[in-house]
Amino acid sequence: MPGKINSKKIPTMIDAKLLRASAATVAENLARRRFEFDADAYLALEEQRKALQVEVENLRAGRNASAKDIGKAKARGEDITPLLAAVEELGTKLAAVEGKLQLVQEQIREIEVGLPNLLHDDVPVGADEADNTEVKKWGEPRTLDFEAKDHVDLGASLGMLDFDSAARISGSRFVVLQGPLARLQRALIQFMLDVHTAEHGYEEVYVPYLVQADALFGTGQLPKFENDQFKTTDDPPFYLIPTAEVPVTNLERENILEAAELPLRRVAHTPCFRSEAGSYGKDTRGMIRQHQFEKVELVQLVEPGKSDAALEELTGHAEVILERLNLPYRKVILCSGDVGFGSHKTYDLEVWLPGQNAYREISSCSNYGDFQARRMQTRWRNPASGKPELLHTLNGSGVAAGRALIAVMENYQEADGSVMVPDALKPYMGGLDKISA
RNA sequence: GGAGAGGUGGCUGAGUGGUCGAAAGCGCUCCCCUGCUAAGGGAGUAAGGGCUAAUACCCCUUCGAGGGUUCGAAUCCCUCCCUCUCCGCCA
Repeated sequence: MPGKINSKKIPTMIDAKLLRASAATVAENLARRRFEFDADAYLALEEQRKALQVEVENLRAGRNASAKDIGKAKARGEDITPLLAAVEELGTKLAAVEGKLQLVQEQIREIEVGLPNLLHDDVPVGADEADNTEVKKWGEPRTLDFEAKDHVDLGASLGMLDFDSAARISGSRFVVLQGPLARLQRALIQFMLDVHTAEHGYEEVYVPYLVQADALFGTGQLPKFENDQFKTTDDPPFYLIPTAEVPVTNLERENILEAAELPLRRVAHTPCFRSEAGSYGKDTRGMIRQHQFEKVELVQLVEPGKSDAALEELTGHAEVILERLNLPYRKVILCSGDVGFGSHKTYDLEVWLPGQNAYREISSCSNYGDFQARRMQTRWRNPASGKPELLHTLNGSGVAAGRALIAVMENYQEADGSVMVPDALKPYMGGLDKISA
C-alpha cells in the first residue's frame, strides 16, 4: 500500500492543454520509448470530463446564488421555506453529477500520472542500453604490465573491503570499508563537494534521508517505482531516499521563485538506498550495485529555455571530477528505450574499470524539462508575463562515490596490489600517497 | 511522551454561520505632487481550473489536510499533520 500522495491539485504530468490539443503527437513521441498512449481513449474521457465539469459548475453557481438569496431574505426577516424547497432538488442533482465527474477525473488522472516525460529531439531511438550513442571519450586506460585485479580482489588483499561482515550484519549487497579505504571514499566525497561549491557555483545542502511519498511523487519515483524504494512501516510511511535528487529538488516544492534566484544550483552528499528489486543475479560481485551507497548529487532549477544549455554545463561539472581524478571515461546519450521515466534527455558518464575491462556508469545527468516542476508545482515569476510559470529541473551525479572508489582502486592499482592515491585526493588523505596492506 | 496555544493572501494580522477571496498595515507596481533626497496623495496587487479570439467579461475551486453538519462554512463538529511555549527524555 503506497503512502498517501496529496497531489490532487496537480492537473497532469504532461501539460494538459498539450495533451488535449495534440494527443496524437504526444502518443507518437512516447511511442519512441515503446510506451503506448491511447490518445483516443484519453480524449474520449476528456470530453466526458469537460461536459460534466461544466454541468457541475453551473449547478454550483445556481446553488451559490440561491444561498445568497436565502441569506438576504433572512436578513429582511422574510419566510425562507419556499426558497429552501427550491434549492433541495439542486443539491441532490449536484451530488449525483459530482460523483460522476469525480470518477472520470480519477480515470484521467490515473492515465496522466503514468505518462513518462516527452523525449527531447536529440534522444536517439533505440531499444536498450546497447543503442546508447557515445558522444565523447576522455582519457586513455593505463596499459598494465600485469593482470588487472578487480576491486574485490584488491580490497581483499588490502584487508579493507569486507563483504562477509556486511552480509552477516545486513545481508547481501552491503559492504564494510576499513581504514585508509574508508577514508578514501570520504576523501572523494569531500573533494567533489569542494570542487562543486568553490568552482561550479553550487550551494551545499544537508537534507533528510527519509521522505514522504509526496516528495517521491514530485521527482517521479512514485507511483510507478514503488517497489524500488525502501520504506518504513510508519503511518504514513517514510521512504529512504534512492538519491539526493529527491529531497534536494523537492526543496522548492510548491514554491514560486523570483527570476533573480535563478539558476538555482545545489549540491548534496547523501547515502542512497535502493531495493534493487528485479536485479537478482545482476552485478552480484563487489560493490557495483548495493542497497546503500554514497553519492554527491547536483541539482539545478533553471528558466525554461535554458535547460538544454544547463544540461551540458551540469554534465561538464561531473566530467571535471573524473578528469581531475584522471579516470578515463566516456559520455553517452541514452537512447529512447533506456532513458528514465521522467527524463527529457539524459547523458551517462561511464568510467573505465580495468577489473571488468569495461566502461561502467558512474554518473547520470538528466534534463527533466518541466516534468518534475509540474509534479512539485515549482514555478518562477516570469518577468515577461508577470505570471508564475513552471521551471525546468535538472540533476546529475557528481559523481557516485562508491563507484568512484572502485574506479580509483582499479585504475590506480599497482602490481603488488597496492593502490596509489590520486593527486587530487592527497590533501584529503593526510599526506598518504599509497594504500597498501 | 505530557500540558497549553496556534495554523488565513509575498509578509504581519483581523475575521467565530450569510452580500468574505477575505479588514487593516507592510511590501511591491503604476500615476500625481514635490527644484535632488525625504515626506505626501491616488489606483492596483493570490493561485488553479472552465468558458473565450482574448493576458476582456463571467463562472467554479482554494483560508494546514481529510471527512461531517447546513440552503449556505475561514467561521460549528470529528480525525490527522505541522508550528510555537512549558515539562519530561535524549545524540
